[in-house]
Amino acid sequence: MENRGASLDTAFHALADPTRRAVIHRLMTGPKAVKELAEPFDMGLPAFLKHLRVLEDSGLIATGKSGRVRTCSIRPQRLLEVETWLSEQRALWRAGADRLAAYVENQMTEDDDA
Amino acid sequence: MENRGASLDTAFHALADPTRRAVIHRLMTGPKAVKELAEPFDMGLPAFLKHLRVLEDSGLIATGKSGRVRTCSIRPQRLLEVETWLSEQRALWRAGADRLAAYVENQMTEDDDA
DNA sequence: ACTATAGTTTGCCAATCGGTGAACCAAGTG
DNA sequence: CACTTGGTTCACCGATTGGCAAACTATAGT
Repeated sequence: MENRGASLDTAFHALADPTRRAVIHRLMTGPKAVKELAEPFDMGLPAFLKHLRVLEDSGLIATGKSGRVRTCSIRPQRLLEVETWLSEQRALWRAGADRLAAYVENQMTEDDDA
Repeated sequence: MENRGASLDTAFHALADPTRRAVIHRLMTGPKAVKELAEPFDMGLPAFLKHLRVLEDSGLIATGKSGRVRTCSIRPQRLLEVETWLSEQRALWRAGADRLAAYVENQMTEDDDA
């Protein structure tokens, strides 16, 4: 059951890096080989492979080797879990906000500045 | 413009920790003082304050002091930005899946024709 | 004024992170 | 076969993280 917390840990951690988010983004349009994926980034292959490993360990992507080329593809489920957690939290907030709005209507002026 | 990337960095990073996610969760039902927030966690106050600072720097929460008590509240906007990024990615994926489905369907009808 | 409370700062620590270069496979290719 | 290509592993590095204990500040209660 608390598996879920751990997978959120790794998923959020994986997404907390611009390189890895860019990889996710580029994989959304279809699977790609490691070299093709790595090409736009200014770093060596070992560093890039580490990023891929973080992504794979988090369950956000899947990779498989055929011949000497490793192909990476997205795994939408894990991304959905993250989205689900977020929307659950926001639903909770909405409930509270609704309760509050029924009581004090003009408290939200603070929210405007940010 | 690319401020957005940086704020996603810090937001995802902030969420990549169970303690911090729990703080977010508990704040969803309304603002709380630091001590009240810290109470369920098995760590010293300094460590907990570091977590709060990470959350505040990420823009996920806001804190303010009145008297000697610092009160923390949620900031839904940043959370929404994260959700937005995720749903954008998924939309991209959907588009690809739809393209594939259309392609497959097209192939099938062509097979039908032939 | 004294004391308990709520928070803050400082210095320290081990573990993890993001990167490097160099050496090393293993699979295609001429 | 020799050689290139795509990926992998290894040892190392500086910076950041997440925790601690201890000393400190400032408000609130009596």
